[in-house]
Amino acid sequence: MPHDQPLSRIQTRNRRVILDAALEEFAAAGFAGVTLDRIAAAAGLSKPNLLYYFASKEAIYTALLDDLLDLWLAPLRDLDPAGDPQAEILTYVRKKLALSQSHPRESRLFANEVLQGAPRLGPVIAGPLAQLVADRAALIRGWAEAGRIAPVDPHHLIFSVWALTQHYADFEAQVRAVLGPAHDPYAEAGPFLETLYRRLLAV
Amino acid sequence: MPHDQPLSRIQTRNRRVILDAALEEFAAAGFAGVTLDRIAAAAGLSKPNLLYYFASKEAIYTALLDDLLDLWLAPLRDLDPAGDPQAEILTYVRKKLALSQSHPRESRLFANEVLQGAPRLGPVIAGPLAQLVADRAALIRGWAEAGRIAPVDPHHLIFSVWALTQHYADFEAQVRAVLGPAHDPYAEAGPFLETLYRRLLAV
DNA sequence: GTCTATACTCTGATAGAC
DNA sequence: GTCTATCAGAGTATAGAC
Repeated sequence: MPHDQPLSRIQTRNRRVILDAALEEFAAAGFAGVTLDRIAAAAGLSKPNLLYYFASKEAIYTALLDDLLDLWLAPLRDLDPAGDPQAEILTYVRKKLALSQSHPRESRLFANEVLQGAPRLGPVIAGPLAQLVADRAALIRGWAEAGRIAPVDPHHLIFSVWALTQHYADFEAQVRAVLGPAHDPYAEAGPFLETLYRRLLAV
Repeated sequence: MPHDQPLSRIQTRNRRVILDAALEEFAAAGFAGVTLDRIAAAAGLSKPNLLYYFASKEAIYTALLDDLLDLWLAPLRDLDPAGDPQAEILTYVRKKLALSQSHPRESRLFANEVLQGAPRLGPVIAGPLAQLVADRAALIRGWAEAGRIAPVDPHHLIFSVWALTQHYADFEAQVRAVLGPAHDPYAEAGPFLETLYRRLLAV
């Protein structure tokens, strides 16, 4: 796409189709494990046509990452300083788990990127993401110091929410294989995590 | 290596050097992201020589995976039915976290594999691994029913240990970027996880 | 056991017709 | 905007000398 004009309807639609197909592929195989042929086939376009919409494979990948962060951090951003601390954190956990269930491909894309040292997302993580976490950690620390939740390391509390919720998307293959087909991972994870954080934070 | 003879000293050594170099590369870039050239360079061998020791890139990768599982599951296997339930689980968490710290490459290799749907490890996960988890879950359930730990879903308790400990290896790039250079992730994670599981399991 | 040279395939990207 | 044809480079693996 050589020009910077506003996108036509067909352009918007094709870009969306390409990104959706690419998300599927990149999440399943990582950046290097995906070929333009596969993305093109999944999107129902020819390879040169794909490259008419995005300059390169890299450009498709970074477009996906760019779209990801806002969605990914929204639940943490939503923590309300004026709300009830325990309820706020439980709501955060619930939203984050729901995000794993509704957007597992995004979760795996993100996991792939960080696992490989965040070569493309590094600056964003060290910048805006770290900034948001610092801000929210301060909020949580305040709640703990006021005795409204049990004392807890706020940074590692946030890490625990990421780890526990994203695990169900990122390690889905393992979770399902271990639990067997009779279990519904997310239906069980909800109550488990609710119990865990209630007991962790109870004053 | 065409023959099935016992390995000479030099063969044993070169196989080890190759596997060590390959672990580094595969953990960092995933199966598809690694070239034989990179592994050969890291191992200090020529590419054809590499292929003298392993039939293919695939063979190197699966050799690594084969070596992985015993190490990975040892702490869970160590759970002692005769021990104190809370102490046993806390010891498990401690060992698993220590494993993340001492073997982050193995953790990331495993994460990469499962993230991509466990194409090669699938049968092992659905078989021996699931069997071990079922066994240990029964043990933990017994402890809970006897009132020796608080009521908790044993499968998801085990998942939580995996998620919380492996997170520090798999998402190390993010953890370090968020905490900044002044923090020591593992030194902080130990007490945090200890507190978390004490509160979760206290009767 | 180890190397140089090379065969062959796949893949990202471009040219140019329509 | 989309396609066919194609190039250049990278990558796995093998042949064969030493």
